Amino acid sequence: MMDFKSVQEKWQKAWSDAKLFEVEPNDRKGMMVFAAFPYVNSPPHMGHLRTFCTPDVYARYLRMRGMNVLFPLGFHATGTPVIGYAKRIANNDPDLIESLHTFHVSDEDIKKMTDPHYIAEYFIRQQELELRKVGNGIDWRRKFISIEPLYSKMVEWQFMKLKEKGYLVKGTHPVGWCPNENNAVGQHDTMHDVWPDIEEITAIKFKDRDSDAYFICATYRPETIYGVTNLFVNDGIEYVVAEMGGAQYYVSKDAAFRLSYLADAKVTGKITAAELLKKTAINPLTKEELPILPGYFVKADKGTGVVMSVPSHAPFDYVALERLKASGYNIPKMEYKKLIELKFPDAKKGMGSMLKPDEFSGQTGEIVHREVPALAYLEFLKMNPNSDDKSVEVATKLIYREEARYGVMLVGAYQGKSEAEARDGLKADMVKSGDAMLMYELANTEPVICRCGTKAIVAIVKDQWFINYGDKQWKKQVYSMLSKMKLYPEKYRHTFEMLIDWIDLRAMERAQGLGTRFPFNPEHIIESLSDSTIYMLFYTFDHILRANNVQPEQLKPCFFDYVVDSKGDVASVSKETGIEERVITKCRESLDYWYQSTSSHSAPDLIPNHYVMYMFNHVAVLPERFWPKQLVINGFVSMEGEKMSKSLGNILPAGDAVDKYGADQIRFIEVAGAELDSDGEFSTNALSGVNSRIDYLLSQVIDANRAEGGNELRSVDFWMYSRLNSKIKRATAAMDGLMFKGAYDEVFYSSVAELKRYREIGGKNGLVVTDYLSAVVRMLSPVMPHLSEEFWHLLGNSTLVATEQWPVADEGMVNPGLEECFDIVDSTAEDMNRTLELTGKMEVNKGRKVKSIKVILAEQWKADAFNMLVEGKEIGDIIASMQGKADKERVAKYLQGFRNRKEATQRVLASQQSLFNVFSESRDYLKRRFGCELEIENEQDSQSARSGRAQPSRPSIEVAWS
RNA sequence: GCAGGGGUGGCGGAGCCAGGUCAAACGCGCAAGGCUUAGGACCUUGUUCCUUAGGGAUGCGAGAGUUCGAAUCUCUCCCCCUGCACCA
Repeated sequence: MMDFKSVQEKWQKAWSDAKLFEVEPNDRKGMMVFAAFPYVNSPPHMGHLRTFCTPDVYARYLRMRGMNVLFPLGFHATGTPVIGYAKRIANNDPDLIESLHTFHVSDEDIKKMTDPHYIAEYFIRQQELELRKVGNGIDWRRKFISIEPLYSKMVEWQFMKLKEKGYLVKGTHPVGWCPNENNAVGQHDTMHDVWPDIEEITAIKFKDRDSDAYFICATYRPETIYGVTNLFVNDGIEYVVAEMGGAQYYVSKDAAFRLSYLADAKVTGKITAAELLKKTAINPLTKEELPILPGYFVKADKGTGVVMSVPSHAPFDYVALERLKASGYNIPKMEYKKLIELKFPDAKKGMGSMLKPDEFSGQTGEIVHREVPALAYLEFLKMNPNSDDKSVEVATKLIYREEARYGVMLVGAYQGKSEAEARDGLKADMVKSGDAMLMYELANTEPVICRCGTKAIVAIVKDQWFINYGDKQWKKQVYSMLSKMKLYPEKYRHTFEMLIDWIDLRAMERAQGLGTRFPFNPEHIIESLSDSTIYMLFYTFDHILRANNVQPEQLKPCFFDYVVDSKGDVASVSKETGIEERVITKCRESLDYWYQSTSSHSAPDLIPNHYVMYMFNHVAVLPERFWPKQLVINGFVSMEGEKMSKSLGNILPAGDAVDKYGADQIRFIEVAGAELDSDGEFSTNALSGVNSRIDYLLSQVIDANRAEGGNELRSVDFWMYSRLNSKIKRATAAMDGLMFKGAYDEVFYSSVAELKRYREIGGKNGLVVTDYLSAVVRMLSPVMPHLSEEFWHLLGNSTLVATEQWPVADEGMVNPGLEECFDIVDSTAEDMNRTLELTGKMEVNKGRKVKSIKVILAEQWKADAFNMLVEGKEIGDIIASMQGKADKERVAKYLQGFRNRKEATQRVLASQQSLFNVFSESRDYLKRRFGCELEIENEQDSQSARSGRAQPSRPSIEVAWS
């Protein structure tokens, strides 16, 4: 067992001393490989590691293929998380402090973490340290953080470019809001980290017949406006008169408060439910007069506190009216108009087919009143007007779902159209005509509570800047760029196409958080995903700026225009910025060298947000040669079958894992343990498998170093070379396609297996083993860089394997026929096993031992004839061409066995002669394995009655018992 | 709801795009044997069912189709996972 720790440290120092990863442009082809920069509120853990190790493995591979590869890393600290984090520290949040302890943060450091900048600083240090520990070859000179002034200058320039192009627009949009703190609330601002789920509702205005005021009702189903019979108010709740946009509205007091954040509602007076009940409202579309009735189910804190009643399609409305009737309330005569008909596409479906078993488990009933759908659904679910609210809710959801899916309008402007179409159409029409307005509510089933303890609501933020990702022309360009990009795995291409289509306005300024001030509203900062869409290009020259002490204020737009966009001339840029021409030119050359070929790496969670914005922004602000060329998306990693999460307490910081399991072992399992697109799993089980093979390779390396190379090469040696070269070929192809698991199944697992087999069947040539190992070790080095250096040196080399060339397959050494011979030896041995097992059970052989086994190899003409059959030749022609080589009748008889040709699909490559040689060399091995004598003979020389059975790829065997 | 991805043996996971070499790579687990003072490690063999000479049957979510031939192609159905925005 090796001391992994000292091996790791030794080689990390050697790489660092050789400045292997501090790369600059040279005459080789340049490429930049990078991972999405991490957020700075934790050390990297096993889950993150895959995203950092994958590009490192890839970069190391490409370097060995002769490229000049840069792997940089920066850090992301923009936005509110570290601020929230610092607040939680200040409040001594026990959960947070506990998790910091698991990351080995000292109490002293925790105290300092009330400063968000210290948090960032601390974790940047930590991340760098741990990523070095796993052996990642990162050029740390280029490290930067997204909140530093130099970087901000580039973001400012980027947003000026976006504005110039007309991609920034002003508008409004709804956000979750805390009325106490007067701030937007996102997930991390709420108790239990729930997402404020905002939904849009149509609020329809019904004029009061006898005044200028309006009733206003929030509804999910504006298309049912044609069936409104009355309005409901609840005499248990408080009502007010509120002014919005110059008009007066009757709403609940709670609704007025919420509407003040949505539409500047102002309370101008009070009014009681009793007063409202005396009024009459007018349906804005049908102009019918509608009575106001008491509705027991109307809630103050939902909608407006006034509900439009559509008893024909809304079970609650139907139930409420029935109950009123039953109580003797004087209700005017009203018509329950059926508005929507269900049209099912096939006979198998019908009313109730969308009922979910977890909602309703009882018996369904007979439907009688189909002319009143709300009643029909109640009947179907065996409910009645006295059912409890929960049951009525089930009926409501079901009718809503089924009518939305299968409903067709029977009345109104959208008659004959689908319900969904009518809903959207009427909403738009009524908003346009002023008969309705849009309002927003939190759709979460549980109330969303801000961390301050206040119930969150929805507010509309006005005069907000957006990036208009909905721009058709822009989308078109991105789409065409995508079609030229390489995606690994390719299966995400369609997802990207959909996303490009889907993405629309994105709010990009925020009142809170760390980041770059927005040039067109310096009160605000740029939203944290929007400021990190072209950051990678900063890697190409930020170390040059720093080395030359360039100050933020010197990074004027003309600098970026020149360096990135080739606008202007270096002399005037230098004059304007005060930066030396030499420095500016160097920046520009560096960008030009590194940024034309890039590979971006991340986990799939960035696809719908960062990656889409990454593409759009590159297209918008950069010249085409700097557009993204390649995206690599790796799966997640779980621990011992469980997803890594704080709540499960199974987060293992990368540094701890390295100390415990070894850097190369972790790299191997993370990167080569699962194919790129599938999720991986870290388990001690997988680890021990890796370790035992490392041990074996080590023993072989040591052995090879001591072994004497014999001159004579036998079949088994040629077999080894053939395997090696075909392996190199396959592994190289797999690496080129970023199929790391496939590549390392070849390089690691199958190499170990082949070495074992080589030894087992009598291979003993030290030179062959050394050649083999030297290629395997080189191929292993991207994923196991430390151990490979160690092996490389044990094999007698003095260079760093990291700087060596990836082996090139010698096609001439690949001998499929020979490999087939060895496979035939194997399958023949299996046949022998089976045969011995079956014949051993025979009465005659009871109590006897196997004396010898005879292997009879098929005559060469059989293989020749078989191959002709595979090629599709006619049997007659084959027989004719065999004239003189074999007996005509035997050929005919042999070929008759393949009459339907089903079995003749694959050529036989092994010749009788080579097969004979291989069997002869394998004789000792087979004898040892079966513990008996073994004879090998050719069919033409054999006296055995079983010789005729011999097939080209299946020798006949004969067992003799003593 | 909309969109995307996926269903292979006790498990993980190849193969399916370019149908035959597939009872199905590789790995894990499990069983028997070897080695060992014992355990671990390691090695061998086996791991759907049937079968007294290397054979046969069933089989890749369910069903149907195309084909001489389907895990692989077509259609229908069922089930699972992921994302849905102003959050990093």
